[in-house]
Amino acid sequence: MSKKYITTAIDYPNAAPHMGHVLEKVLADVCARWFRLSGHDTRFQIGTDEHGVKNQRTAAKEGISPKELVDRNVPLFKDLYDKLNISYDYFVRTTDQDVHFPTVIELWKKLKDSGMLEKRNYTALYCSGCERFMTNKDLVDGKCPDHQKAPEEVTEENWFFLLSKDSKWLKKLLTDKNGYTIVPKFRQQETLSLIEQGLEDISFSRPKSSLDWGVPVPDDDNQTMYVWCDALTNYISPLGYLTDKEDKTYWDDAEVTHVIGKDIARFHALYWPSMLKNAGVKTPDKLLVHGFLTSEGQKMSKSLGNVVVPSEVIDKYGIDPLRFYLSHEVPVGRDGDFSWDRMQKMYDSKLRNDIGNLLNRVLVLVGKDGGKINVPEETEIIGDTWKKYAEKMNSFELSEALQIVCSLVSDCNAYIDKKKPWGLEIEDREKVLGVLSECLRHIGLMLLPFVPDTAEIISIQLGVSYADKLQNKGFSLEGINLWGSDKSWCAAGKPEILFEDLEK
RNA sequence: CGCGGGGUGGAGCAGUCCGGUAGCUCGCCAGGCUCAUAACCUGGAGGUCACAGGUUCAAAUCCUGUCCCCGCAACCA
Repeated sequence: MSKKYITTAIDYPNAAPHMGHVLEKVLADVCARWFRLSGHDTRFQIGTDEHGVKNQRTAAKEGISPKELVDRNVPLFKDLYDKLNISYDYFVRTTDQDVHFPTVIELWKKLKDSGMLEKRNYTALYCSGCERFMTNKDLVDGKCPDHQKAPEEVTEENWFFLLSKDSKWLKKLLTDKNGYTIVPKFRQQETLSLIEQGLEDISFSRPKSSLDWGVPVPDDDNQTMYVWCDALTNYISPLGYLTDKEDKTYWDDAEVTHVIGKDIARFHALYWPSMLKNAGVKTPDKLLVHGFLTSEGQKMSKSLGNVVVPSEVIDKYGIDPLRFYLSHEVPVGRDGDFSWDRMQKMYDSKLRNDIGNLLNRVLVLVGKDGGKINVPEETEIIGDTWKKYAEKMNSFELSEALQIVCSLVSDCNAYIDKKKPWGLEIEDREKVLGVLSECLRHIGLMLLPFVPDTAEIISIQLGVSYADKLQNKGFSLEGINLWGSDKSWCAAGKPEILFEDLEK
């Protein structure tokens, strides 16, 4: 049994979570659940990135302290993910001074000892109206578009991380077979082209006067760590890295996968491994980069007013239909779209008419004969489907994997029509229904990573022996995903509607 | 010449790496079935795969060029 460690990006809690946050968590959760089902000892971590000027400013605007702001907002994220059945093992908060800070501070010291940190003057354009640094791109005719005045040149001292020194090493890491694999592949090429263009050193700290809400730089009272050293380190701080609590189980001994959005790909692909290497820590193995969600075909933005709030979708359709939508309609790595119309169509056709109806028609027929289940052994038809499904799951092609399950459902529906069990003699009918019930048992297992509650309900209605253990973290496919492998299964449960008609 | 993604039947997408009868979902049309949540099944119409050249026995797929859309470019999932 090999070990896996999977993480998501930590969310910035200065506003309520939206669909984009949910997409990432669902994606990572499907992977984590698949890892566990495949028998891997898995750790799954999510969390929040709570420092930074933006929170400092949002808090000031509301007249509360940054700590009060994050303490108020973090539960919005945590509660949502609990509701969504995200099976994380640990929720890290970067403001946790016991769990997070020690590793961050030690990592900084290691980087400094390695000669990768250097104090420099940093000059940039600063708009006092916006209270932030501007880039040339932000300016219109050399002026801040919001305040109609030219920003002033401000120089401040920053610690810099000498990333450029690692260009060669990074290129090797990203191209080595056993290095750091980026999925999808075009993101790897993009990253390599970034290296080709020349990497710049990165500002790793800010003077306390401009950023106070963060981890203090060790041995430099006037500086606060900027986001990178603080936030990225969340992946190893709860493991006690670089402290006396260090536990290597889920890092050195595990395959590490980071699930993140395309906006922060470069930080995870370049900064993070370089930081780890220079601190003498193992680098991660896989970087799974997802795209962004549009809303009704347009970029989601507050000004357009088309931001989709997860709770609205959950209230109307429920948890699993949302998880199903994000897994089925958004190919991993690419941008996707959320549309209410597509949500409704998917709910009706896939969940209600195909899966729900199939379960119902089979169970009603079984019930009419007394509810006995008898799986004919000679009909092995599931092995090939499992093989294809597992291949897709293992290569993170999740929507394709789900489509394989949907095809199996379609095949079952076609099979009923072809065999017409209702017109057969009892013995033949039992055989046909045995095949269908067994297929449904496997469909339940294959759906488990995507829609865990639905998978459990299907299994309960079918009456399989392990139905109540399905969502336990130690539950694995071992010994139950072969044809007829649930030997003690002999009776079906009661059929109930899986997905209601919402129009009624 | 900043970087990247995309342009495939009415809609949304897969296929492009490793050329070989253009596939899926939804919608539409016609049949079938009646176990089931008026659900399910079968068949059909509809595409010169953005455009122009080139390579090849053969190109959506490789090469060259052009046009259009969309992201990103130090803290925005």
